[in-house]
Amino acid sequence: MADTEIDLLRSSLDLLVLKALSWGPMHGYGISEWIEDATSSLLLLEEGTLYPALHRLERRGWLTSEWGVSDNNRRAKFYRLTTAGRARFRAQAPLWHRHAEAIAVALRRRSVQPS
Amino acid sequence: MADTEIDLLRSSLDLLVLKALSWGPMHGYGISEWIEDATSSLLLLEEGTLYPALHRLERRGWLTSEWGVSDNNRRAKFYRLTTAGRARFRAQAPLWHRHAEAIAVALRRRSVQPS
DNA sequence: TATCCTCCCTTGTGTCACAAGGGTAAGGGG
DNA sequence: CCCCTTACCCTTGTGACACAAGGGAGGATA
Repeated sequence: MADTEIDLLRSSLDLLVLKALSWGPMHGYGISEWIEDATSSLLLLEEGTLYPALHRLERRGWLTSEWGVSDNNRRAKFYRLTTAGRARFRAQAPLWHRHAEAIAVALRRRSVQPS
Repeated sequence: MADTEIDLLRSSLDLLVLKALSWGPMHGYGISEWIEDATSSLLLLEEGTLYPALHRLERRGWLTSEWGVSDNNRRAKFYRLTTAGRARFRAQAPLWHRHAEAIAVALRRRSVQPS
């Protein structure tokens, strides 16, 4: 928990990236725009966070990358989900939801005793 | 995101500790039991995580501590919310919920385009 | 007496978000 | 034609932190 911000990025970044790529290849810049847009600008993704994350995911075998040309006619590296990456997302997303829900419930408890 | 686990602890630990103390003073061991119980054992709190966190929160002025004797007649350090700690929780909890909800929505999107 | 449980803590170690830096090249306005 | 903005890529500190693995003391139970 940073001083004024909620550090939910850390637990969710990899999942959000995998999700962004679930509709097809995208370049880094596009991914960061998608995340910002899809979370109503609540999660702002620094470039120094995004690119290391992409490389990490690639290293783990969940992504592959390929140079290409963007819609704006610019050189861009397109990331694509691997089969393992797709499986990873399918496995982790429900876990994320379960955990988040459990915490949400705990944070709203009315009494110390089990509900 | 650890290899097989969801790292939601990082974003939520401080908030959960503040919540645990919202009903009155508690010692560290009791807090860890409460968190484990309140999250259906989804969040397991290592001692090497808990105690540094308590000291951190105390350093930031959200907690105070005092040695006492536990229900089991053992020496224990009781932590108590300060006014600042209570305010902190009131301010941060809604933020946590908003962020978590935004991410949950993003992870469930049916299409790339804004919903 | 031995063992378990309750309670407290510290010191590596590795991971990671972020700030701050740097670079290339396209397109458009003057 | 030059400049500025925008769109893209990246790296290197640095600090924060979760965790594993260690250690210790004292009560309770058998």
